[in-house]
Amino acid sequence: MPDNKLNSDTRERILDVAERQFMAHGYEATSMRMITSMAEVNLAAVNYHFGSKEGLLRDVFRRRLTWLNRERLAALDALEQQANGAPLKPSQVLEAFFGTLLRIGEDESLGGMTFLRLLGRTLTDPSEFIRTFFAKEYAVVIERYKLALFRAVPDVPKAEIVWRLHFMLGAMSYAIAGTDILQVITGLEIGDISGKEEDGKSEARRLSERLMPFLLGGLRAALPNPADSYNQQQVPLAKTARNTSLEKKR
Amino acid sequence: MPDNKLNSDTRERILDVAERQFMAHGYEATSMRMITSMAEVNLAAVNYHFGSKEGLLRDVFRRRLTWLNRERLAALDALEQQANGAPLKPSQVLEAFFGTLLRIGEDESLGGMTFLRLLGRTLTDPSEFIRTFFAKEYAVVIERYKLALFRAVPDVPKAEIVWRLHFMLGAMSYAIAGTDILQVITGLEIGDISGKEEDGKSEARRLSERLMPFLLGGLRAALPNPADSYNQQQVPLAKTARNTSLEKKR
DNA sequence: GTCTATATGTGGATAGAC
DNA sequence: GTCTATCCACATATAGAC
Repeated sequence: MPDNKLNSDTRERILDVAERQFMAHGYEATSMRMITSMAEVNLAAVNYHFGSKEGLLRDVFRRRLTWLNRERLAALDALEQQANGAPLKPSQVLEAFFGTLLRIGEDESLGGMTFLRLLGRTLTDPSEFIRTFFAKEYAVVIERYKLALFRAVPDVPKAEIVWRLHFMLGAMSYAIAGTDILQVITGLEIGDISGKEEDGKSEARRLSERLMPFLLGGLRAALPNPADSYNQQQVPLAKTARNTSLEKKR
Repeated sequence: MPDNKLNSDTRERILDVAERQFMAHGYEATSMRMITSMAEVNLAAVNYHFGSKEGLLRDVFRRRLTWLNRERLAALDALEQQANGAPLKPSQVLEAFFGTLLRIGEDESLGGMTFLRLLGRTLTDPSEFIRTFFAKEYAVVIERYKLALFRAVPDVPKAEIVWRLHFMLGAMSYAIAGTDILQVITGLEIGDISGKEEDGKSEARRLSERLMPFLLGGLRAALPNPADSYNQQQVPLAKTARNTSLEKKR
């Protein structure tokens, strides 16, 4: 008895609304009643279709990650086949990995920016369930890209590359998850970091144009000199810093 | 009638436990009963001391951010005074900003890695309350560092620097918040990414040694060439990617 | 400042008719 | 597959004695 994905209308509607609500308020702060009322389905429908709230979250992600995993592997396959045994360029590997992800942001049928933000935010969620879920979902793809990066950047030690892959994932996820948040923090408008499409470029594309050079620069950066670790000889710290304009009351 | 910070034992105990629990389970998933029972204080004590659960979270952060903001500004002050009007080096600015943050991770009395993880995770929290709180707390410091970076990296356009500051914050926060998570995702041990102090280096220091070169490389990276944005000519995508080893069932 | 007791709401989940 | 009605655990918050 194979899983007959019936794709009933209500099932998809629930997934769509859940995706948006989980993104907007987070998993814990989103109640099933919020979801079912906005999706205009009965409360019991969620448990019928997904078994539980966790099951719903799981399927919200699976719906998108299946495509993403397949596409990422295919992109790497295509590049390696075309390279004919030669190592890929670092930029190619990053394009395959991050460019594929960002294509989701340009295509509503793949989840759009809603899903990208949800993904970025959920990756740091501390819950055991979510953590192990992502570990399983990502394992195969990450492993292949790691190997590709080892070959693409042979002059950087492997351990260092793994760290940097880690950093790159962070910069990316955070940049996506935090657009609305960090635009406040950084204070600038950056030519409107949020939703609109101006000069014909989608938000995802504008982000990518900025992010890719940054990631490439970080990936290929000069190795750390173990002699000067941080916070030596550089900042003559007053042990008790004097007051600055900050120290506001309350 | 000035705010008499009485620093009663219970108040501090509540803050300590709350900090740890919010980090471990997230704000929404942490109940006040979890906190009060672990802190061995009465349930009503939280509302007495902090007014509400939101008030508790606010004070958990304020306790640490006051120090961090002051120290970050002082570090920049010291550097600029010593530079005597000349622009700082990019590495100096990053050291002052990120090095100061990472010093928290080495000092339990400043919150240690527990607070760093909490901070990294909370920065992407979608809740309105948290977002505006951080925006206010960070505004002054970010503004000053932005200006310092403009001067330190004059050949990169200001808008681009703001983006990259954004990316750097992300790489940093994520690297901290996700150690336990992303160590699974990246699959490698990286010489034990988690808690222990080996070869005499704290987790924060080991992280810093890897992160700083990455950030510097990204900050100073060559400008994007508008001609070749991502995903052009590079990957000959099969529209429907063929199956790979992934397509697992269920 | 600390406690007990409780008000009042909301959460996820399910039983069982249709 | 969909609905109503309901169970019941647990949430935050407060009133008021000590």
